[in-house]
Amino acid sequence: MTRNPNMREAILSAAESLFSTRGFNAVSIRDIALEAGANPGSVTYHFKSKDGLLLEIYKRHCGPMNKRRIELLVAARRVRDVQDRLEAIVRAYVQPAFSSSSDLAGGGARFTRLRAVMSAEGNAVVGRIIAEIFDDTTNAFIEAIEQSLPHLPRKTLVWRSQFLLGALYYTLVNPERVTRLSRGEADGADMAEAIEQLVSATVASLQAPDINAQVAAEPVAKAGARKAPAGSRSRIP
Amino acid sequence: MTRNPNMREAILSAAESLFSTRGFNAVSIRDIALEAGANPGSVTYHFKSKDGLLLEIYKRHCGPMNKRRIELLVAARRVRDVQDRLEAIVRAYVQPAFSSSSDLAGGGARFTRLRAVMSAEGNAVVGRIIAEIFDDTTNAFIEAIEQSLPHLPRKTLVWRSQFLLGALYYTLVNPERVTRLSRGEADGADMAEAIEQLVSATVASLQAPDINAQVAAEPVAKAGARKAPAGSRSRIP
DNA sequence: TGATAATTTGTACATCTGTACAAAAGAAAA
DNA sequence: TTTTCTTTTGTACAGATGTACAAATTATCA
Repeated sequence: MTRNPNMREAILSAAESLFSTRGFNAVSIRDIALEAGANPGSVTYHFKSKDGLLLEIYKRHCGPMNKRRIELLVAARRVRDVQDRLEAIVRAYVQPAFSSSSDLAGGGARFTRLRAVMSAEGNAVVGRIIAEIFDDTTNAFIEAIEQSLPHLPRKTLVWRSQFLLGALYYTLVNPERVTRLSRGEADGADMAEAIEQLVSATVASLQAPDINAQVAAEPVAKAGARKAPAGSRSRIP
Repeated sequence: MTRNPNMREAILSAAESLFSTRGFNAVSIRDIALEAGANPGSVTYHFKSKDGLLLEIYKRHCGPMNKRRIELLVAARRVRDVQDRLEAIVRAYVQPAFSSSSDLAGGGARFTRLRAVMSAEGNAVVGRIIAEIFDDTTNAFIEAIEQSLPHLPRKTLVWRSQFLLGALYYTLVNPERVTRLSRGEADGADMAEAIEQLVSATVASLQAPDINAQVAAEPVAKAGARKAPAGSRSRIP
């Protein structure tokens, strides 16, 4: 090793940080080099191209993150109580996205934010990779949820998993909004609270009746009820 | 008016379309001009700069969209039944984001997608505007929800409104994911269904108990209480 | 009509972009 | 030490970018 024994890592970390906040196209190789204290030429030496650098970031994180997810999912599926199991499953999905088990600089939150930004930009390099690598894991989660909520069609669970991922992404992309709207009552950057809030909200949304579900016999007095009792109390048999 | 009586509109529409799919920095003025069938110089003539063009897009949509939202919110607040009212409130928030009332080319969905992308990129031009213009509307919604769910702290409602917006954004940013994961069972681009699914899931999540709520007395027979420990293990003092 | 204003066009320019590549510097092994 | 390999540096280049601006074109109106 030469001068900076971690130059490669420094570049990766700088790129991750800049990409995840400004997007891919807004960040130049020179920006990254400056942030990492490296020479621009050194970036192409280590990663061949800007795309190669982005790809390397994904390779670095995807494996550990999804591995951790599956580990937690396996444990979650063994939980007896349905309610607790559902919560454990959602937590298994959410938690590694906020802080990956591996101690890669910055943790999983930054990488998840990066994924959110790349997704929004419709990044071509990443498009295929994402679908291929993440869909397997996502499917495992949907199946697990399917087993805990067998009365719901898969279609509905997919929609709700979409909402979960969106909520997850946006929480990392724009945490200031939570702080602002709550007038300081909440801290949007508090990852621990974000996880708890997201898990509890998601568990409830997963348990909502299907939008096409027939309403079982219920003593309805009013005439209104245009959409059926869409809420959570209809959960009670 | 000159050759193309709608050249200004054509440029706006083209820019909106390109920005909302590729992001701000990935799209050049020349790209926009090409898409609009205009000369690059014409873009700077009408909008002064690239930033000015983006700003004009916001000016064009923000007003009508939030106006429609507030209209629907006012109506929603008059709904008697709590459950129905909550649903109407959420729908009042969601629906205009998918299709604005005004018939501006492309409807509200494209603009909402644009907002999602700009938010992810941390676009500086837009940052302030968003907070100033949208926070008022959002606060009106949070207050309305607060009145329907008085037992929940505002903080929790802010978190859940964050999740709603994230879910909304991501549904527009990456609809293909729904189609793919559902194996064709669902169409992620079906806006009508997206709205229904999002509304029903959100209403349920809003009604979830607060993560810090004490569990009221409930005849618990089993070891695992149904809803009680749903929050986190760390919650109990 | 002619005169004036509004729009479109084409060109130009300074700057930034990703990347290539040779030279320099350093580390490792003989 | 010398030799060999790895890494860093500096420079260069072709292309793209945002924007300015004068000329050409078209519309508006007296």
